[in-house]
Amino acid sequence: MEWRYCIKTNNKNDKYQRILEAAINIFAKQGFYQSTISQVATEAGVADGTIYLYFKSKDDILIQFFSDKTKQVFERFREEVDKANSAVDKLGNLIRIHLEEFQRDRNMAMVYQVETHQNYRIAENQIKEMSKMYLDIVSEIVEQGQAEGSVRRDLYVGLVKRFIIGSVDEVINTWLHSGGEYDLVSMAEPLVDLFIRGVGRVEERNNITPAGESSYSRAAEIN
Amino acid sequence: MEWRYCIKTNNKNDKYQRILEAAINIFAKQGFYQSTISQVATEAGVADGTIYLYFKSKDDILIQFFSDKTKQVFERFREEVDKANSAVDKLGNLIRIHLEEFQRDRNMAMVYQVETHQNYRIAENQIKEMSKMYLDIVSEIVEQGQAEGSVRRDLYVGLVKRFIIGSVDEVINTWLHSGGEYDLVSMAEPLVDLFIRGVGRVEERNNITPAGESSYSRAAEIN
Amino acid sequence: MEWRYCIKTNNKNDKYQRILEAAINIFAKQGFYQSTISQVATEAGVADGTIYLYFKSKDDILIQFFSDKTKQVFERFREEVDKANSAVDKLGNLIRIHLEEFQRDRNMAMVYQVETHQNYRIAENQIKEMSKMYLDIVSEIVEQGQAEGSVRRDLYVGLVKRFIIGSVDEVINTWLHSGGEYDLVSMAEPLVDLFIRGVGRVEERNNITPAGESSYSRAAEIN
Amino acid sequence: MEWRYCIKTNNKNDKYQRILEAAINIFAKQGFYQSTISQVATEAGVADGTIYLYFKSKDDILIQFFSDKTKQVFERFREEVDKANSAVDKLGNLIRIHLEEFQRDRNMAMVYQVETHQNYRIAENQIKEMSKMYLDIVSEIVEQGQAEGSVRRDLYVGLVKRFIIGSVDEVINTWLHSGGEYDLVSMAEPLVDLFIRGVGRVEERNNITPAGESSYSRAAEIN
DNA sequence: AATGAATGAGCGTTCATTCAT
DNA sequence: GATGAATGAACGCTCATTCAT
Repeated sequence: MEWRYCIKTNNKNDKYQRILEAAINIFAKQGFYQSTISQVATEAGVADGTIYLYFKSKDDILIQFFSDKTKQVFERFREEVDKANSAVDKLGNLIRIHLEEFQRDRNMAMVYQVETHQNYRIAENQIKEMSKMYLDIVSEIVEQGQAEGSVRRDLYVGLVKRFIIGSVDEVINTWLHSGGEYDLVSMAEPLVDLFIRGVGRVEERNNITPAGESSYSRAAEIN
Repeated sequence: MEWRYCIKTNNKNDKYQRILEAAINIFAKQGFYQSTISQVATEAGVADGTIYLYFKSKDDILIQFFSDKTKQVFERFREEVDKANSAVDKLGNLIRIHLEEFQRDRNMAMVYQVETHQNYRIAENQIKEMSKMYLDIVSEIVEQGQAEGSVRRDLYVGLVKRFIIGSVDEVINTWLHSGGEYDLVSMAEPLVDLFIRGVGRVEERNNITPAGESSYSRAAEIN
Repeated sequence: MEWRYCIKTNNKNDKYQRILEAAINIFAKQGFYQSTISQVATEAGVADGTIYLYFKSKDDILIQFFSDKTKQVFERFREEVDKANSAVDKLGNLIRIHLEEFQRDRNMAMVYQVETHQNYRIAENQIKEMSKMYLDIVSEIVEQGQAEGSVRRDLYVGLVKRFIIGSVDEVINTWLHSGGEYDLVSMAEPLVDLFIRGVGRVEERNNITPAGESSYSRAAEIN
Repeated sequence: MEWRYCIKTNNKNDKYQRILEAAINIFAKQGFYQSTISQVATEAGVADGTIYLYFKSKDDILIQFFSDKTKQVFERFREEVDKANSAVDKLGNLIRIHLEEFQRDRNMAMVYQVETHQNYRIAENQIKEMSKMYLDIVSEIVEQGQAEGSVRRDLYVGLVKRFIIGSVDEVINTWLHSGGEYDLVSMAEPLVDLFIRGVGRVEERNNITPAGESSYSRAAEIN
């Protein structure tokens, strides 16, 4: 009995996951409004009506995607950041795991990027919540860095958060629109270097080995 | 005669502009796919069929928006950049005019932000062309800066472009989603400062007056 | 099990047939371009959308009509012709069955007559195929008659085919436009007589009982 | 004054004729319902609105076509028939002039053929009137032939009319659908022969030179 | 008389959602 | 629970006709 229940639960969960993944797959390729429930059902190998046993509506699929799937990813960000000690290492871990996870699941990345940039967002609440999680992590890192002395104090933290998130987003976006074939993670190191040091030249510093230099060749596809 | 011709031309042009603006207004509020031709027609004060005298299709409205309206804006970017001499000033001018123009026409900004982040872009060609214009301007500035000695040489320029554009995009996005009521242009100066100096603390530099400090109060709405 | 399957198949087939018949009914009354999908749906007792579960488009209804319904009819022509031995009897059978079938399904007759006489024919391929079937039957009959000695040898067969088909067509057309209330089949015998003997008087033959004389009263409505 | 009036009248008439011809040209190519007033206006070299100064509606163009243009043609039929004396010669003249006129104006022929075969005919009254004219001519010829002794008496005249008209129609139809490039008029002689003698073989007659034999090679395109 | 911009009713088609089986 | 046929509201687009100029 226990076992059967378990199987059934897994089966049920399986079908939920299968539909969700199928949906994200389709949404990533065609966009939410260009995708039909029929296409999602076919991709998931279920009947059209079955989808409504697991999701309230087409919109609900997107909402579940944000509250379920991407939430897991963002929780991993927190874990990864906590593994490091210094603010700079924490920032490095955040950027790296972000690029890693989005590279690992390109469909998720695509849907995430597109949906977060809509004006009317179906999953507004979920997106806001996740956005806050991410912004809070960056805030903490910046503030820790300022306390440690590794980060400038004359910063407007609200802007720094957009400065960092926006850059990472755009790097992912470029990767997505390029076809997603080059190595996204190799961008992490030089990106962190840009965040910390900026593009400006400092006389006293120009003898330092360029950070992330080694990555340039690997990432040469971007231009 | 000349006058009548002028009036007629203006009338014709007027209606084209009126429809385009009405459409962008509606698209900005509801998104392209949620907007109907009927809504646009009502907003423009014309009949549904009239729209098809000026635009080939619903998609064409978006394409014309990108070829017409945003092209003008991007040409202003080039002009403004050319007014400055040093790379740093040019970057400052670019960011400032970008934020200025997008703040001035919030509907344009919204549609631009949303449409450029779709996976299937209706105005793909126009967007690619404009994107290239912008990326080229940034490339030139970075290269000039390197020649002048004001910009680091150990940079992967392809990444620097995303680093800059992404940050600006995200600052605009945040402003759009906040309701667009605070002063976006005040972000220009501190943003350029971040690009140039990064967030990292440099011992030798920590006695400098914080760049953009004065903007913080004005922009306090972001967090 | 077998029974359920049968019922289900019939139900599905039923709806397809119902829509097809409703469509032909409407098309016959109003013409293809004057008829709307809504009218067809109402006539068939289904929703507008249901039609698109069985037909790809409005045009496809006409195409299916020609591939399905009229094909069956034309196959009956072949069967009926094969039942006779002499060329003259075969021609008689062809004309008789043609008039019989078209009289039996006046809507089919109407749509067939109208659509085959368009300049741009939606079901061009199907019509050409069927036209060829009919022409081939007539050709065979004429050639058999020539071999038997019952048909003149100094004939241009290409023209004879039009001569026969055109007459039959026109007789059907007249019947259709008259309201289709008199007996069409009674035209078969006198028509065959005209094909064989023509209208010209032959001295040696004028003592023969007039063929088809008996039909005149029955068909007196035509003039 | 007189002269100017005349010019003006001609101009007016010119424009009416130009529009009518343009319309028939377009209708012949695309069919009535597939043609737009705009296309007709462009073809005629006038503005869309101008058409409504000369015709009450789109339907009215078709009605004028039948009452104006084709009426002239059918009056020529009468004239040509009157030139002959014997019934057989009259029939020959009728068929010949019919094929000649329709070959001379292929657009007229196409529109005539298509519109007369519709179920709901826009120009119903005009078509009926013309049809009656034609049928009456054939009736007269047949009756004259019977009086002369050249035509069988045991004929149902109502049917004979369809027999003749239908054949001619179908020969024209075949020519139209073949692209109208072979010589249609060459069909007149063999067609009359078929009407008079039929396809049946008469022992006593088989030494006569085949009528219309000479035309066969010229008309070899039909099959 | 001539224009052609403007109109808006009307159509074919799609697709999220429901529900009988 | 699972199905997929059926629904019908909604949309983009067309085009005959009008009318101010």
